Amino acid sequence: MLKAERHKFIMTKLLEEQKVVTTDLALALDLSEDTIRRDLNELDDKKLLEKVYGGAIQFIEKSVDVFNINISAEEEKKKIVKKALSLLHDGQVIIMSGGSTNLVFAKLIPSDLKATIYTYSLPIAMQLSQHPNIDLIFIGGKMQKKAMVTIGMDVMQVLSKIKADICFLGASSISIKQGLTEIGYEVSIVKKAMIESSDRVVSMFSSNKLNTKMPHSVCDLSQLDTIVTELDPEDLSLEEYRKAGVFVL
Amino acid sequence: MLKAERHKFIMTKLLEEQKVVTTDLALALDLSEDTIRRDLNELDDKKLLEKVYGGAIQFIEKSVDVFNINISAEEEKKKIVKKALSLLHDGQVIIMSGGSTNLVFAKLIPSDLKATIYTYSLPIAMQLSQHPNIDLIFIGGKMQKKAMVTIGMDVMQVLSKIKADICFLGASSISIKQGLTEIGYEVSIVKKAMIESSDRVVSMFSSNKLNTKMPHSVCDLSQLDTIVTELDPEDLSLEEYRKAGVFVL
DNA sequence: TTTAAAATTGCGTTATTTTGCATTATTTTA
DNA sequence: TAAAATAATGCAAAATAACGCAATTTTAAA
Repeated sequence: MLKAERHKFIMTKLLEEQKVVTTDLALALDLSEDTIRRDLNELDDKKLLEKVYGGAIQFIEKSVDVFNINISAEEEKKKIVKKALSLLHDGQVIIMSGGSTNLVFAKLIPSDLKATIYTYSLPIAMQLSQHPNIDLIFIGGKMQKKAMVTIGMDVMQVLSKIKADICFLGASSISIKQGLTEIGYEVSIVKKAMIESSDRVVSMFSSNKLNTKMPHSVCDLSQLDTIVTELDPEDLSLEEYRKAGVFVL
Repeated sequence: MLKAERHKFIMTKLLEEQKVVTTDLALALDLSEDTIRRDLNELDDKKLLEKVYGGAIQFIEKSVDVFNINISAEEEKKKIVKKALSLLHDGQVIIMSGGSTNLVFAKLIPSDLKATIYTYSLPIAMQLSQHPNIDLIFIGGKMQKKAMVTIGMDVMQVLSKIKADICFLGASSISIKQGLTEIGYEVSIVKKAMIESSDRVVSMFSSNKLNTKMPHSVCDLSQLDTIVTELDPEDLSLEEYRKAGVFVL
């Protein structure tokens, strides 16, 4: 058995059982404990696991690297955004706002899609800069550093001049009465402009955003063409939205 | 048996069994282990498999984490940029171009500095978005995805309208005769504009950039106010630059 | 077709990696 | 605090790999 195989075996077992025990592995693989320890040390060095007394446990990342954007519930978000991939077509002009759901979406855009994407979000732009066939345009302006998006006059001006086929709009909060709402005034203004510049507006978010509201209005439901959540479109909690004329994907 | 056939055989076996062992292959194909090793090395070079001690395993594409920017020789670069920190003062308006040396610089900007920074580089902006007291303005435009910077008319227009106290300009190549030069035409144009918009121009780079040149001119030495390398300012290889009137830090 | 250059292959030699064991240190447990 | 379990270290044997070289085959050019 090759060492590389062993490492794979160890990692698989670790994933299945959340931990591995040195003596068990030695027995299972018919090797000395020394060898297992050396393996665990190597994997630890590579930050693939964390060696502890008696074995190893799963690695938990704890770096505070700016560039290391932590997406909570990434798997659920993947489920959501995959539904929206069908809305993408070659030749489209697309506007993307920020937010972690949109970031997951950006990751999953097929590498053969040829389109033009405007964005004002640094992480989204970073992600899309890896895409081989996207024409990427960053909407410059003053940075709202916390959200890592641009805001202000310059942004508005660029948006006023473009016409996109579709806009993927991140959502902080959505409710039947208030529609889309935002916590920050400036971002709400910019999102308004994004909607104005797009033929079609799609918003993707987890169902826990449903029926919540924030201080600043972005638009009401009638201005949204499509919403996407992890729920089945027929789900009861979405019924009111469907009745309001929003297409639920 | 042709080499190409052998390679196909190896790849097929690898696909079937998830691994191949050098000695087994040598036996099966009736060839020396040396030849098999050479085959495996070639296939490894082509990224068709991953050679390991004793054989080879399937190639797993390491998910290129966009957000994980690898800075080569980071320690050396830290040494360089620390010298330039003394050029920073509260209230300055600063332009920063891209490049890994500038990125290291951005990381080390003291957290109590109050200044306004314009940049056209995504990684630099990501880094500076963590800074509590910097007013950050991103210069938008079409993305040059490889360098993760914006280029084109929009960038030029923004630059034409601002006046900065100091510009930190990354350098691809520098020589006595040609001055600063760039590999890409568009970036060279933008850098020209950055220089125009700044009272003072500082360039930081490793000494291995000295006396090299690229196709597109940015400026000649007379337009640079200060250069910073890891070398002692009195170093002989910098003498010509000092004579040309550049301040060497 | 002939000839020179380039690529391929195996062998001997040397270098590197892997592994288990003995020994010594460290951590855990009772 | 002592005993037991686990780890680290140095070492040597075995396996594997790399290197230089020469013989052979293939390819390309004349």
